[in-house]
Amino acid sequence: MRYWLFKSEPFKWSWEQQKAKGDAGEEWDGIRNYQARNFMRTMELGDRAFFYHSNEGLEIVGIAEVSALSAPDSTTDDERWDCVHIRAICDMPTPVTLKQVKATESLSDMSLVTSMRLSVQPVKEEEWMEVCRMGGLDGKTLKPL
DNA sequence: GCCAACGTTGGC
DNA sequence: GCCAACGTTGGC
Repeated sequence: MRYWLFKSEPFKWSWEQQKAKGDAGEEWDGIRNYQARNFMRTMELGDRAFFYHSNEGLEIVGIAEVSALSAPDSTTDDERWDCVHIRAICDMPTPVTLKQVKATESLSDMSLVTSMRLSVQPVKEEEWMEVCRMGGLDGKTLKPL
């Protein structure tokens, strides 16, 4: 299993809206960036992901998983763009802020910090565990600490 | 609302 | 294939 981070501006698509979709999940449409698309193409079912609120909030608010493999983006006829579907798994008991991530030495290589504008990004296992710990979750079981 | 960073487009 | 112009993202 691999780990990822999805960014969303909460006034466009929020964690609350994502959770409301439940197990059905939702297409992560609208990505028009090759790097982000390429990451989605490599995702597998059940890969886990942080859900991050950009612009407002600036914090990791929840955990999601890939619920459908990359397929053509239904919001465009342009064949270049694919995307996955994701579904919410659980809240981050205590959201982890960008500020906290930046202040944590072991997270200084996170794409969230180094590739600010990348909206779908890979997360290393160590980073996943650390962020979960900071948010009050066991990174493996996803049970509250 | 500003603006830095950076991805994309298009002329040459 | 270079690079200037332009558009967008996203932190502040």
